[in-house]
Amino acid sequence: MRILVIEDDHRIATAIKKGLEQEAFAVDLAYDGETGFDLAAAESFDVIILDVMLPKMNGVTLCKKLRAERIHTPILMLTAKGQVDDKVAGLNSGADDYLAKPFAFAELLARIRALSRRPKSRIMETLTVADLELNTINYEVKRNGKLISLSRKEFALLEFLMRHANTIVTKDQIMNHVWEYDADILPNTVEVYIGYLRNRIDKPFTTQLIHTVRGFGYKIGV
Amino acid sequence: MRILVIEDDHRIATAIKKGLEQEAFAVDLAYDGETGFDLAAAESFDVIILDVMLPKMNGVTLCKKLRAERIHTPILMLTAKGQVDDKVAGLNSGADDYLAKPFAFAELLARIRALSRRPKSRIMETLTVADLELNTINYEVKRNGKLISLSRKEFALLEFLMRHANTIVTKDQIMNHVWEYDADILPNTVEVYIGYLRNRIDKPFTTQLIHTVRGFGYKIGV
DNA sequence: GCAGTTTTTCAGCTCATTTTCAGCTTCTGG
DNA sequence: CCAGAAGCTGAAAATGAGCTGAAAAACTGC
Repeated sequence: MRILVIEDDHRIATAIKKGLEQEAFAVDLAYDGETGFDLAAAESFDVIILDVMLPKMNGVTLCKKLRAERIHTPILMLTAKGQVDDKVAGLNSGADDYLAKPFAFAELLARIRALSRRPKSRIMETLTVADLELNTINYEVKRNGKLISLSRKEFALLEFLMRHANTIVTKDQIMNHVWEYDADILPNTVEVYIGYLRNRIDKPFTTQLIHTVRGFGYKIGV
Repeated sequence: MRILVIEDDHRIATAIKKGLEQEAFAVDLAYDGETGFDLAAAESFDVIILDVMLPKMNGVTLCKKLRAERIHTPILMLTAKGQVDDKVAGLNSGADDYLAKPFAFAELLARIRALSRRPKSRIMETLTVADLELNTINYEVKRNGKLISLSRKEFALLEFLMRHANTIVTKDQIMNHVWEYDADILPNTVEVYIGYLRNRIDKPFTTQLIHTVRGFGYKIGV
């Protein structure tokens, strides 16, 4: 059972490593994002523990890059306390779970066990909401078995909504997470894209899945 | 299928490992001659990829020592470009094949395939998609029984696409796997090559097999 | 060193996607 | 039931992804 810890605070990294080794895990360390990425891409680990704040490449980017390379090792992301956005960004970027600092070691252990139990961690490969499914590997979207072709942004938006199924996401969250970091977008753009998605995945069917929650945001679900 | 890579340049070693693992090989790494020798002697690998220039013990010596120990694992030796002497020394020392750096990943794969073919070949030797077949041994491509001649890169690209038939591969993936690891290529080069392939394997026939998935990548399939 | 081939770049083009805009509809609170 | 906010939508404008013919560069074999 091999675990990669990517964390720039040596004190924390060492503590995690020691603790895990006492539990008979084999632990490798990386102190910055680039090294971490290289290791994660090269070696086969069973779980990756990833700090969000990292020199050279931050955790979210790293995570996205790994998933883009089709590397699906389960990732447990560490975030600074209370930064809810980090959680959302983390999960959105393809992490499987997250843990806020400071955490109890027992908690960390529990999460790792939970993650490593998943078989080949095909987790997050296809998202499903009712009869709508989205495959993040093949970039395929189907509703009721019918293939629906989406543009890149449409796909990204739908993926974001589906990763937060049955939860309201605000327009701001969407703008921050579906669009690039430095994109300068009007809120109306999101509205337009919601419209596009509706045309494709709701209009042709009887049940509507995309709901507007006036004043708050959008939600996907039955 | 286990492969041992003995190479001191971490960048190259990592790239090889990553690539091979995507092809479902189990890969171990050693960064110097002594470690490499110990691993090769202790474990049973199906193929060893061995750099000539290595710290602690060079590839030729390592190779000789292994053969002296009656270990006959097929060895593919990597040499710096143009060093003909290396080639001679390598083959002389008991290596089974050699490959000059920098190499395209597809080429490496082909050599490995050739080396491991002997006892029980487990890599598919000919790939098939609809009426299109590609033979990785004699480098023949046929569509509907008609022989089609391709250049080296065209072949490598087609092979990559066919290994991922019915799956979208991104332009980045193509650039990383079909071109040499230090190649500095524009994305447009890929587009041009897709065009070449289309001219040869799609244009003359009725069904198109190579599909562009705008915004995502390319896919081969019916 | 030369001729042919392959690989890579370049520039222009097309068309899909992305973004903005303006006018419209719907909802909410007073 | 009205005014203003929030959201929707059709269409125009801006952008960008991908294709292609052709030239330049790099290789190959003689």
